[in-house]
Amino acid sequence: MSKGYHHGDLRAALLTKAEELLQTSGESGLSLRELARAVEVSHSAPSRHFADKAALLEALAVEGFRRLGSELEAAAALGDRDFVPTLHDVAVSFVRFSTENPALVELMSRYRREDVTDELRHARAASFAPVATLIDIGLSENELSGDARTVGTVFFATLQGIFVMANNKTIDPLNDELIVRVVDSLLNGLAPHPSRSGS
Amino acid sequence: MSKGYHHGDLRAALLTKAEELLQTSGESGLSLRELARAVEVSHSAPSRHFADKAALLEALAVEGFRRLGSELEAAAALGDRDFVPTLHDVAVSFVRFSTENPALVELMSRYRREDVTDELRHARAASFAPVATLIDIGLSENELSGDARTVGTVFFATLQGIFVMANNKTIDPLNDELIVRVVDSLLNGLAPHPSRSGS
DNA sequence: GACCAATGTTGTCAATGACTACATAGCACC
DNA sequence: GGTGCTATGTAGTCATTGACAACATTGGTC
Repeated sequence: MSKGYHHGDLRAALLTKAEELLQTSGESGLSLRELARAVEVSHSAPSRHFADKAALLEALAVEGFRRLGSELEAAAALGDRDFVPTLHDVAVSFVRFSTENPALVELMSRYRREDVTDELRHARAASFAPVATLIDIGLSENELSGDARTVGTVFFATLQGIFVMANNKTIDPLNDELIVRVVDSLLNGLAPHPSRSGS
Repeated sequence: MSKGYHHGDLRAALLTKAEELLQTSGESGLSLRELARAVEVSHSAPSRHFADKAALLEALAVEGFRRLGSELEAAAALGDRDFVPTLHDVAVSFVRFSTENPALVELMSRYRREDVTDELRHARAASFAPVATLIDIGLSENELSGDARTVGTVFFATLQGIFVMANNKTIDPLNDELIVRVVDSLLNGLAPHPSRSGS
């Protein structure tokens, strides 16, 4: 099952190793041939499972969205918590996933909507669905105001930006406390509040 | 000055053409040899001006930060405008620059602080300085609240994220009105205001 | 006017992604 | 239980690429 002429589950092995190489060497340092060597198959074995390098990268991205999705789903589950702490958790989960898998997230966030497989499109939508649901809940419970689209855009954009800035070390160090603070800033606004905590 | 054995200003010509190729073909599609062909010099002429491909890309990034910086500087100049419209302008300028030069901005935002030339580090800091100044003004004039670092982080992170989402078409279409709305959301907060425009 | 450093060229090498032809083996079906 | 089919893996080849080395040209300096 693992050492004969047929590998057994080469596709999975390739994906695993590819992600490892992606983390360590970056996308430019990930070559199909090196990957094949690392898994100890011939240099053209990967082509049986991925039409070309782009297909391998896309499969990695899909896998990434699946994992991100399950983390976000866990974080967004309200349980008996209040809304705001849940939102904190979602933000922390997202940023943590991003900083733990920087090269992968960079890859994931680069696909343009138009030139993308249905599979990737679907995986991406699914991964964000739990948060969209949470935002809807926040709106209906009057914890958020505005329209869902704007709120979602601002929230995701900020988290995405936090990741980019953490990734290139514009933000350093990045810790959960900072993320919580950022989320609170988003909720309360950057302008002074006449009625709440003023300047 | 342009057609002899010596080109005259090959370095600039390479940078210009490289940026063009970067926009059209993406970073993966930008090869030194193709670049050399496009500028009609020998395949190794670029090496006289850029030690390797990474150096060329970094020079492109520096150039990008310079251009971005001058646009931000123009946008952040208060003139006789109020603070908030100026902030709108800055946001619009940043996002516009990003969406007009997507591949370049992607490149620019990827450099990690640690493995970067002094030149790039400096160009990056300089490009954001005008906005940092504007934020300081906003704080001192009581248009913003909190500490400069948090405000700056939230502001830039959100804009950076807007770019990423616009770039991969998660936000589509992107127009100035949307950006203004996002900035206002940042200022006023996503949570309902007891005293101001409630739910 | 001779030298020299800057700039450009030609030639070569190993690595890579893609492709083709071939090998092996697991499995369906009789 | 054997036969053939197809999925999976291999070996070989090709054009392209980035890097490097050796050589060529030129403009400026004294």
